[in-house]
Amino acid sequence: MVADQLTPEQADRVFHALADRTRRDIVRSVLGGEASVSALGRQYPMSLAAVQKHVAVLERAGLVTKTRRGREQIVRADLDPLRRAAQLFEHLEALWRGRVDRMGELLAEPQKGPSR
Amino acid sequence: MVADQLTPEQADRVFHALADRTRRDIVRSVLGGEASVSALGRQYPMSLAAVQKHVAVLERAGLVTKTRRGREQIVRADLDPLRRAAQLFEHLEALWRGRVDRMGELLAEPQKGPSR
DNA sequence: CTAATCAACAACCATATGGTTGCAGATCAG
DNA sequence: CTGATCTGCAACCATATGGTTGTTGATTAG
Repeated sequence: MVADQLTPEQADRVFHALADRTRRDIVRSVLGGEASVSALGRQYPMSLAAVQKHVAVLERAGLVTKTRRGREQIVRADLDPLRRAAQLFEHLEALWRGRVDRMGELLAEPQKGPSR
Repeated sequence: MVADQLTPEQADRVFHALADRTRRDIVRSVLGGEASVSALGRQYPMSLAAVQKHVAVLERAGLVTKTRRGREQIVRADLDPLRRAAQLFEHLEALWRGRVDRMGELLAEPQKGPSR
């Protein structure tokens, strides 16, 4: 399909990256439209170097990519890791419902319609 | 509405709690069925005190609750924060699609004054 | 050419994190 | 009662994190 599951290491990085308010806000910003590092830097009450570090954390997590354009670095969001993280939540929900063990059966027995 | 949105502080705690492999595994364990702290402690190659700390982190994030039963503390999962976190991902998806429009105000985490 | 802008990098600092060990308090078994 | 078990708490340690300032290197403007 669109994306594989996150490896544990990727999950570590993605969740860590999202565990900071400034970084979540940066992700929202660039999801709404790309932005340069310096433009992001102007949005937050901290030094540019601090914002650079936040962007680097997001980059390591695969949540954003940087592209050079002249003397600017343009930051863009990548939805894939977010989607994979969301899948992890779905997996947990399935676990909670006790469905996980049957998921294999669902795939193995497509003719039978397990009710509910 | 089943659940309110996570506050920024709650989001910090939830994502931080999930940014550790052992803690994600503990959540999976207790989603599959409750467990005592000592039973969890036996599952991981670290001291019981370390596992206690992990459980405490999950508890602060609201992801699990502890109930006393005799001399044991039973750990159970709470799905609500997980669902709210999943909603945050849906919000990001919506943002990406440019659908947000005014919804943004409802969900925005005020970091600083309305820039621009 | 010169000056200003954008960005990376390094060094530094305070605090948080994830682990340890050891001790103390309940609770249960015999 | 005695002892083993389950848990919490405190002290301690190494490393990571999130911030700072300062310096350097490209790139663009005048």
